[in-house]
Parts: sequence; structure tokens; C-alpha cells
Amino acid sequence: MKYWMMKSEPDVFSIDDLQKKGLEPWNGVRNYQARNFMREMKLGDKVLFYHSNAKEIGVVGLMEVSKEAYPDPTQFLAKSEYYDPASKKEDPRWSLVEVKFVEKFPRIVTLEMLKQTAGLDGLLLLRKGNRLSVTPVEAAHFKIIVGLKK
DNA sequence: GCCAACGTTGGC
DNA sequence: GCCAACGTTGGC
Repeated sequence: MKYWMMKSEPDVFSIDDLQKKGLEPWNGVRNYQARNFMREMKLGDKVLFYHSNAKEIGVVGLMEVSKEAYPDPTQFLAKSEYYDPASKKEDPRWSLVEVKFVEKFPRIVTLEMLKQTAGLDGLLLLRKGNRLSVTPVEAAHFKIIVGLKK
């Protein structure tokens, strides 16, 4: 079992949206590194949900991979903001995974808390200049972060 | 709104 | 293949 973190701007898609829907195909990732991480995800892997570009920035809950990587349909939709005219149906460029809601944390584990918590050295999220929307998380880091939820 | 960091594009 | 220009991310 592996652990991951995925970012979303809550104005676009939030933990509350996920809770309502139950499941979500994580479409719109258009970064090769992030795509490759999603392709590594296995059914049942745990995923931290991170709100970026928000009033309260941080980890807001937990999800689980409910379907492994498959082609992101939005890359073929001319009207979609995620449309990629260079991607061919016989060789799709972009993938996504489907995730399901597990829990919303009682409080947000803020970026500030993460920065001040010992033992999170090396967490990719905290690396200077890191903008990846999908990153792996070490098991030890995952446990520490979940432990901060209340 | 600013800007640092980073990825992508395209001319050469 | 290099690299300048440009676009995007995301914290502040």
C-alpha cells in the first residue's frame, strides 16, 4: 500500500464536493510527473486531499484510490478547458485515477502546522518551489499528518 | 496582486 | 540540443 497527496483548489473542487459526490475522476492533470505518479497508484492506496490557493491552506481529508489509471476523457473534449488537441485516441497522453471519499478531518492540518512539525523533513510538498499536484508521501509522513487531524 | 519557481514551447 | 520567452502554480 502506498500513500499520496493530491492538491485541488477548493474553489474548483473541494473536500466537501467530494463528500457529496462520493467518487471523483481526478481529471485535468496536465503535468507529466503528476500523471506518472497517478499511473503508479493502486486500488486502495490512501490519498491526502490538500487545498491549495485557499483561505485555509492545508490537508483537509483523506481519500482512497477506487479505480486505477485510465485515459482522462477530458483531453478529447474540444469544449473542455482540459482539451489537448495533440493527444491521440490511440495513444492518450493524459491519465487519471478515480478516488473515493474516506473522511474529512475535524480540522485542517494547515501548511503552517506541517512546516512546524518535526519528522516531516523531505515531504515533497514542503520542498521549495514544489508545484506538483500529485506527489508520493512516505508511510511515516502519512501517519504523522493524519495524527495532526485533531 | 505580486512574484519566485518551475514546465513547456519554439526559433535557431 | 540550447535557451529565451512565455505560461502556470501557489504561497504570501
